[in-house]
Formats: sequence, structure tokens, C-alpha cells
Amino acid sequence: MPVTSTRELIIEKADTLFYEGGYEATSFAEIAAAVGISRGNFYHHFKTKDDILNAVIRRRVMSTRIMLDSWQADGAGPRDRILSFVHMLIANRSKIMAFGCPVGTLCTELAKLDHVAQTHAAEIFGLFRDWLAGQFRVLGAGDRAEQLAMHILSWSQGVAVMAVAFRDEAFIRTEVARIESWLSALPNLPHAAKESQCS
Amino acid sequence: MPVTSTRELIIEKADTLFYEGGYEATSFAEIAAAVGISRGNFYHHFKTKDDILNAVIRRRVMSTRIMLDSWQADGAGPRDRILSFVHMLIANRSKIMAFGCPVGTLCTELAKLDHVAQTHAAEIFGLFRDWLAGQFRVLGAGDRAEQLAMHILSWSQGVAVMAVAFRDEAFIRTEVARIESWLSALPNLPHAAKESQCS
DNA sequence: GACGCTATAGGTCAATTGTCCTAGTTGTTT
DNA sequence: AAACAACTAGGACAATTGACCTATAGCGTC
Repeated sequence: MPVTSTRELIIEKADTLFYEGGYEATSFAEIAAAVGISRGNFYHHFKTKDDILNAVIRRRVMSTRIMLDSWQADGAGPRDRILSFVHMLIANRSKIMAFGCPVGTLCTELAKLDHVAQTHAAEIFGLFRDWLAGQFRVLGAGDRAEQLAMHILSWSQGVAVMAVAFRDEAFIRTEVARIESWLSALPNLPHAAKESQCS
Repeated sequence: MPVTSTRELIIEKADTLFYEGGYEATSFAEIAAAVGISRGNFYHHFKTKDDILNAVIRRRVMSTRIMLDSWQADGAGPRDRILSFVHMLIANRSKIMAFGCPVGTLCTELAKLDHVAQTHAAEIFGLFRDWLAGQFRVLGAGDRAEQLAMHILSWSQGVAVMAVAFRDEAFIRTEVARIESWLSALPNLPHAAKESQCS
């Protein structure tokens, strides 16, 4: 048996094709060709196109969870953890300038298609929001934690949109630097000291 | 003859359909049905789908110019003019929560489709950027004017993406308020006084 | 009235779409 | 060896896509 099952391969290829070309614009034929299987073989693994979409979203949710967990276990402080999130903009700058943010663009497209999976896709944003809010809570943001999380999430989304519109890498770097200074200059958070034991 | 020509009607209906459903997902048949004409009649006005897209973008560019000019002639100060831009988020909140920002979503979709008109669509962003930069320049921002313009443009785009992802109207209002306070608290701009005669 | 131009309608085209079906192949279990 | 399930391939399906074509209706100008 292969290291990755055919089903897993399909999801993986569909994921990148959905990202780079959009969900609606990506056909079964394209995915099948990318995987290297026949179109007919598809329907043994996925009955409908929506099934593939759901599988792709589920995959993204899981990999997001794993990534957030790894950041959480990094041993770094909450500020550095938030920076890990922000620096994704630079790490993935090439793809972002070409195709935007995978999550934001999918949510937007599904909204226009009035697709039921839109809520499912937004769940990925929810993971980031909750995780970021957790970091801000450790920083003593209290009730404002979630609002700050949404703010930084929104900030990064705006950068992604402008980056793809103008294909401007310098803008990404400028804004990331701005986020960094905003983060380190955050007005005195009440209990910023007690970082450990926050269950 | 009708008040608006058939050609103009087609562009208008195609505009909203492209916005609400996406360019790729909108078919000739849908536009024709929305206008109330036969599909065949289409090709007398537009040879290809790209022609309609270009016409729609040109229409948006023109209406954007008109809007910016009207704000410019408002007699208000540059800060209030910038607020006119920002308050579009609230004025169009219902549509934004359902379909995102017309400009941002179109640019993103065209980028994924690797469509030549992507540059054309980004031109609309360019209009906003230049106009905003002009306002910041009047405020004495000097070389930083364009950077500030891109920042506020990016900010509003991020709000639009999060708004459509979570269908969250409260978030729009929160962020708009945040932009307002950021604007009024902008660190001392060198020549903020000389507002008139800036040709 | 004859001509010419624009506008409109409706049909046709090949290509592609998502979906389904059937016939083989492979591998495991008995 | 036989039986069974999982997998794969390739064709066929109706529907839709963007695009093209011709025929006709309307209208103004000579």
C-alpha cells in the first residue's frame, strides 16, 4: 500500500487546486489529472463535489489545529506565539501574493456561492480567533482578548487582500513590521505578569 | 428609446451578478434573464465574456472616480473625507456581510483565474489609494501619505473579509470606531495646518 | 417604397460540467 | 481454489457552458 492512500492524495491535490484556482473553477477532471487517476475512480471515494470540499475543509481544520498546538507547545511567550501567526504572512508571501489567504478566499467564495459549507470553512477562522484570544488572555487582556484576536486576524486578512491585488511584497513586510510594533506597544494590559497557570 | 440603453442595462445587471455570485459562476443565461433579453442578443453587444467583464470594471472605475470627486467637492476637511471612505463599510454593511467588498473579492477571484483583467480591477484600488494618499498629504503626512493610504485601505479590506466570514455586523462597527479613533489620534503630522492650496 | 443599419430572437455548435454505470483488476479471507 | 470486498478504469449520461449563426423586426434616410 502507498504511504498515503489515494483518498488522502485526492484531498491533498484538491486542497491546493481549490486554493490556487478556486472551488467553483476547479473540475473533477483537473483533480483526477493532478492525482493521476481516472475520473470514474473518483466516485468510489467521493460521491459529490461537496464531499470533496468538506473533506478539504476538514483537512484544513485538522492541520490548523496541529499547527496551533505546535505553537502552543513551543515554550515561547504569548507575544512570540502571536508573532508566529503573523509571520505566516511572510513565510507564505509568494502564494499569498498569487492566490490570497486560503481561508479568507475560500470563505468569501463560498459566501458568494451561497454554499452550506461556508460556515464550516469559517470554522478555521474560529480556531485562529480562539487561539489568539487565548494568547491575549494570558497577556491580561481580559474581556478585550477576543476583540484583539479578531483585530489581528482582520489585519492579516487585509494585508493578504492588498498583497494579491497589487502583488506587493514590500507592503506585506511593512504591515508585518507595523503589527509587530503595535503588538509590543499594546497599552498596559492589566495582569500581563502572571503568564503561567491560566487554566 | 429607453432611459438607459440595453447595453448599459447589461453592464449594470452583470455588475451586480458578478458581485453577488462571482464572475466565473455567473453565466450568460443568468445575465440575459436578469436583463430580460435573449442569449443571442447578447453577442451583438458583447463578443466575449471578457468584454462584459472589462465593461463592468470600466463602469466601476468611473463610478469610483465620480464618488471620490463628490467627496472631494464636499467642502469637508481631509479627515472627514477619509471618514467618508471608512463609513462605506457601515453604509454597505448588509451587502458586505453577504458578498464581501466588490473590489477586493473581484481582484482575488481574477487572480486565481489568472485573468488578464486582474490588473484592470486592481486599478480601482489604485484610485482609492491615490485619493486617500492625497488626503493624508493634505494632513501633512508627506512621504508617509501613500503608506497610510494603503494601511487604511488594507484595514477596511480585512474588516470586509471577517464580516463575510462570520456575518458579524458588530465587528464592522467596532472596527470602524477603531479606525476613527486611530485617525483622530494620528501622531503629529508635520504640516497639519496648511490645508488649503495644495495643488 | 427601397435601402441600410441596429437591435432582437432563437437555433446550433463543440466542449465541458457533475454524475452515474458497468466491467475489469487486485488483494484478502476462507 | 473459491468467494468476496475494495479499488480502478473508461464510457455514457443529461445539462450547461461560451460562442456563433441566420432570420426577422424596427426605424430612419434617401
